[in-house]
Amino acid sequence: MERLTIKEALKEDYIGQKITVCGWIRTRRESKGFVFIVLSDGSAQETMQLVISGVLSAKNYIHRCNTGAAIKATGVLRESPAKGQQYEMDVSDIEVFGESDQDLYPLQKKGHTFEFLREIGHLRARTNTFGAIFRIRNILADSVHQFFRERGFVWVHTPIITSGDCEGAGELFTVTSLDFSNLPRSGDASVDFSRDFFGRKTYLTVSGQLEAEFLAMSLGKVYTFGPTFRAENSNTTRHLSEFWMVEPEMAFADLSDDMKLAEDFIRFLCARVLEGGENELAFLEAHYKRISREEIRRLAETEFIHIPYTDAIRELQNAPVIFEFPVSWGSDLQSEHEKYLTDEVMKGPVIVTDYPKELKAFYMRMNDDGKTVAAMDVLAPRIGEIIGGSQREERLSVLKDRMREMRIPMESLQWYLDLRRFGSAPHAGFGLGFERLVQYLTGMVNIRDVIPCPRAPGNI
RNA sequence: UCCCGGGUAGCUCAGUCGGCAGAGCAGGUGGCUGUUAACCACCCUGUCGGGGGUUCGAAUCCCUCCCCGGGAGCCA
Repeated sequence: MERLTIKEALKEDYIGQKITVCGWIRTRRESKGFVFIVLSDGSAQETMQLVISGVLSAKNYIHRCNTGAAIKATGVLRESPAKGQQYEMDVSDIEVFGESDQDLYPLQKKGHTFEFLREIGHLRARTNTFGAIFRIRNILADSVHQFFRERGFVWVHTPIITSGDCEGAGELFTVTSLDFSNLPRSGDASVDFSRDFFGRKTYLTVSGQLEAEFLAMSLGKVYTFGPTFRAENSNTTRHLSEFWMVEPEMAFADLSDDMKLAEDFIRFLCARVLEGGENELAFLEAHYKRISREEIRRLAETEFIHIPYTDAIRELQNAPVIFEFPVSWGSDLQSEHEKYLTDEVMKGPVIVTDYPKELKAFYMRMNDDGKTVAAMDVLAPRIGEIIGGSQREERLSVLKDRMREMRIPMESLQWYLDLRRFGSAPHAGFGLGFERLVQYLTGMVNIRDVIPCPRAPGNI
């Protein structure tokens, strides 16, 4: 089908030329001599105004051109004589591919609530807000690969089905092919997973980190970018049951290398989204006023503030505000504490480092003080934690001690310990919740609005 | 999972003390010579979330379940 996308067509080059565009009708306005149609095809934030006048408007098919209908329009592109758009098409021919019953089509010209749009997930991408979000999501996903490719990282594909029941990252979804109406039982009446598909109990992955570690310990610098699953019963604006995570892992790197990578990464993504998503960001900024291009530009240019956990606690204890949860060394930072640090004190992202070992996973490297580990969390304003990372414990005996302390079963992780037995080396990495980043940069309030098909408890 | 707030027309919401089910928008029809969430007139629209109870009478009061939103926890 010979046609231009609206993104391609809205250029000076085509003025005076006869072109064809396809798309879905956003709105139609009629007056006696004219019909105005706003057409969108998803290629850009901009829409094409179609002007139908005179003889053509009398043709009966124009009545089939309702909100939501898919059409092909051919005509001459010209500068618009009216305010509101730079160019418009003087339509000479229209073909209707698919009509849209106005009594049933749920999208109106007027704005809808996000709650309502979530109920019609298959149609919400046709709105200008969701079009903008999903195009920005694409720019960011593309930029993730670009960033790591430019720095010599290997994109590795870690498994989605795992046997790992000891990664300590929350509740897991069980994967099984057992017949639920006839479950095999062991002697004690529990389900006998040795007769399941893989011969043992399996789960959807909660993180590709452990696998990324063995790949980093052979390929040097690697990253994963793929779906991740948590069966936590979390009902918040910043959790999903299925989300995408970016997890770089570097051999011969320590915590400061890790932090530098995380910072460079976020700054790079900000710069790229400003470049490629200018119109989308401008639209979201104008409509929702949650984040500005100026703020993203600042983010792309400024160094993040680093603060050790111990200093952060002191800062919070001296804060001239009353927190609901008390602040004390050894307790985790609550949402309100994180928000105070990012929104009030630093007015931007903050990297908190060196948390008490009790608050963090078994694989994080023990610091010399014996009390804290080489961990770092990147906290973003409004959203909270978007990155969690650490230098990994490379010393076999220290790691084994930690696993015993935290009652991590060692049998199934012998391969992980092997990495410390054979050519162990300092290494570090982090995990970034991709949707949280999209959420932060688009200013969306609810994380369910930055992924096409959000998965959440009781909601599929 | 816990704590709040909600569920009334396709959408957003009002509905007083328990007494006839409402508005704006959308949609339909007509009008209007350039509209921008167009405008003007008329018309159409209901399992008041489900079930049970109190009452002469329930959208309204009580019980219960479901769903949605916000916050918290868990985390990315």
